[in-house]
Amino acid sequence: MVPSGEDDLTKAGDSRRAQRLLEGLNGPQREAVTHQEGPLLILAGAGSGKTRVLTHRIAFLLFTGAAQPSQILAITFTNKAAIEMRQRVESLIGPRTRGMWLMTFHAACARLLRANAQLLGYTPSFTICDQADSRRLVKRSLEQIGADSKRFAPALVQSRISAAKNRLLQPGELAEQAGGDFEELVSQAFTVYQRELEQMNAVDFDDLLLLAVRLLARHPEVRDRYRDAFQHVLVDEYQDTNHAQYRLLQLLTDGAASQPADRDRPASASAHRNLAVVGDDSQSVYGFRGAQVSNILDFEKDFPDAKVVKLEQNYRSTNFILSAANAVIANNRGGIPKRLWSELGEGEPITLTSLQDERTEASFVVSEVQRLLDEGTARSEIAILYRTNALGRSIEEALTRARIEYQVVGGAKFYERAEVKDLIAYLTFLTNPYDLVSFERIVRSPRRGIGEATVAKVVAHAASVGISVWEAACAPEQVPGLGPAAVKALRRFMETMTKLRSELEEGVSVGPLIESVLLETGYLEALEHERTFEAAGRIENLEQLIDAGHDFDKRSGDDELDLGQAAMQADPSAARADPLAAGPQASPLQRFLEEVSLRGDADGRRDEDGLVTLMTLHNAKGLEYPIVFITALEEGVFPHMRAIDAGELEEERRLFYVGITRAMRQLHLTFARSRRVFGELTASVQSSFLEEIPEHLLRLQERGFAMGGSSLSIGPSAQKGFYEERGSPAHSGFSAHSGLSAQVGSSGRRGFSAQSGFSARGGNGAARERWAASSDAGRSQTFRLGDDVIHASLGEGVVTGVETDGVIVVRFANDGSERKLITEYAPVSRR
DNA sequence: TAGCTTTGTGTTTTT
DNA sequence: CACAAAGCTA
Repeated sequence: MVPSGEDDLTKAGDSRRAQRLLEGLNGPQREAVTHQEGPLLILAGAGSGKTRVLTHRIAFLLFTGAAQPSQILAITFTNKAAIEMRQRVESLIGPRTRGMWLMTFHAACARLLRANAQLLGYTPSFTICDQADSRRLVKRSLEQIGADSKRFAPALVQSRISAAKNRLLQPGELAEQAGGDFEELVSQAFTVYQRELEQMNAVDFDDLLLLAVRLLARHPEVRDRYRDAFQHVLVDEYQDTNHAQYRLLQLLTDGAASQPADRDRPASASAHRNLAVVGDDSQSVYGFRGAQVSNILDFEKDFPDAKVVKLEQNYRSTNFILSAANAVIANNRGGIPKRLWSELGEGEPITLTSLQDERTEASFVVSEVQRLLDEGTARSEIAILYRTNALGRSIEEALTRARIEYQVVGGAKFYERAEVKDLIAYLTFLTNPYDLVSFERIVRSPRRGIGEATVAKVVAHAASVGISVWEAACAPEQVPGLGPAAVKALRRFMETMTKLRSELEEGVSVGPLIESVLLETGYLEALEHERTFEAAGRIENLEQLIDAGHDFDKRSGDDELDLGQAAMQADPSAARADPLAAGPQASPLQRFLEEVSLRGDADGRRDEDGLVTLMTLHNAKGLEYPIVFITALEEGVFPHMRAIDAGELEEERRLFYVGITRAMRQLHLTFARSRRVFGELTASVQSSFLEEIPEHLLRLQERGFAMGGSSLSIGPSAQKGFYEERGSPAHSGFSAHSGLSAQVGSSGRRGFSAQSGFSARGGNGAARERWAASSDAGRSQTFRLGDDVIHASLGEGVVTGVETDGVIVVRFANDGSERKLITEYAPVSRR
């Protein structure tokens, strides 16, 4: 139970441990760790041991007696980071992390709000809407105000509302600032949207932050309680904070000198100003969701007495990689000057490979991966990064063909699958009877003879009488305009729900509750009845969710045990300091739902043997891999077209910087000279970012024309080509190259050496393109009866029929089902 | 009402 | 292409 070594929990032991913590830290790191009271800014370059400093600082505060675990609030942006930090702190101090608030901004705010919901007009069982739910609500709000939701994309309106909330603006305030018709419309939609949310006792992601700020700003006694409780506040990735988060931190630590509103107020006695932030302005890549780099750039203005520590020694990468990173980021203006260096030697040059199209690019990357694996590299040492999620698909297909196991981080999210969301909606409705989004979702799933019209009447009735949807649905005969069939169906449905709710009230734990829901609502039965491959997959997902429930039950049982122990050991003042003591405890089901709704990807990735990892560059932030591929480095893709249009090139460049600095030993860059976008073949030009990498760091190669194998040396007359876009006025968009002729060739300037290729001169580009297409098709897209094939999502199968027009029939091994596939489009290939 | 087909629409990044 | 929403039929 208690790890050995815990007997050393003495003052002397702790001070010895505090000293030991400093071993192996460099000078600046040590300064950051040992800094005592007052504001602290740690400017931590990529790979400079930021997490190490943060975790060691926490341990140091504990070992030196500067703080109790419960007095520490350590905030991260992602759950992954929070989990990692907790593990690493635990490895330093043992299980004393239990009482510590070590979580994401959103999770911390949710916890704050659950405990004080009444003060803001919510009940503690409020629902947290994810962004899909929120979008539906926005759409409905647009319809309510009579706006054409076709002309005004709900997603755009949603992002405007979100931006307003991040700036702590109320709907009314937005209206005042509204300049044009569109702003006017947004603010109207905002008003309706917010009213709907509140009626549902629901909040969206942005509300979590906004309401937490409101709570602390409007209720000084609550604010003081939390300030007292958290004597030390630590924030990771500070460069990604938005205005709401910034205000929250100010309120918690009272450093708000820069806020005029606070200047008038007498400084609170509870202000401790123990705010330690860690960040890197060069890695600020969340501007699109309201992050303000200015928060980190202005930290010293906010806290003139702040201690500033700069970490520039990198412990991750070789100097080829760091030089490239330094050179790229130097093209941005106005950042905090930093220069990364490491003692890890020069390392290997970065490779840059030009490929014909995305398919060739994918096979190239995969063949390189295969080569590395053959040489003994572990799968888990390799990451493949790209700008947008959709770009991962072709890589996935190639990996599947090569039978290389991989994982996609953050792609299709487990908790966003329809069946999982359905079940979550059942659970949510059980805890929040006002949640009509959940009600609408579950009432027709599975089908039970209740249609759109019926639902609308129930909802309208609830709103007009002022009761919850639950109550309205429980008494369907009171709802005007319902036919006897609808009344009967509703009653039956609500009887089931009432039964489930009483199970919940009797204290049944989460896992068994999920099972009851699946069985008693007929959800599982309906799926089983389908007898399709997809349904089987859904059932599997639901089984996983049951497991997650049981797992949660087990964990929360452990936690209660630990909390009990901690309370016995802690001194009486610690109990008083528990900020949650003032509010009601969230029920286990609520905590489960919160965990689920605030968790992006299913972090239960199975890593035992290691998997090749695929993800977007954003998802890669904070991670490191010995070998990194960055793909699709094409102008318009990365930097993304929309970023170019919006003049956000610097943020894109920071994203590239993030990507480069993920690599420890090898960095491989690729781009395709043409790519299918929206299903259309588009010629592309290499990313302008590539030109920012000094040529001596790069090893260039061109693939995709390997026919004769004869290598070409191309004279000065043919030196256009590969890098011809350099210096040309338009880097933007997809400049149309006719055929391929213009792109073949090499740049003498860069020491490029073509390994093989086609002579470009005098050829007919269009004809060659046709040739390339047909040879491509001929290689992999002809099928015969009896061929063994593999499909990206359906798995292995055998061709049982060949029809005209490239249609084949495949029987899949998984479930024995037969399906018709169009070979041109289906992600299927011979094996 | 429900299931099917067709049509249209669109891809940045995420708590 | 993929997915959502609208339209159509039993």
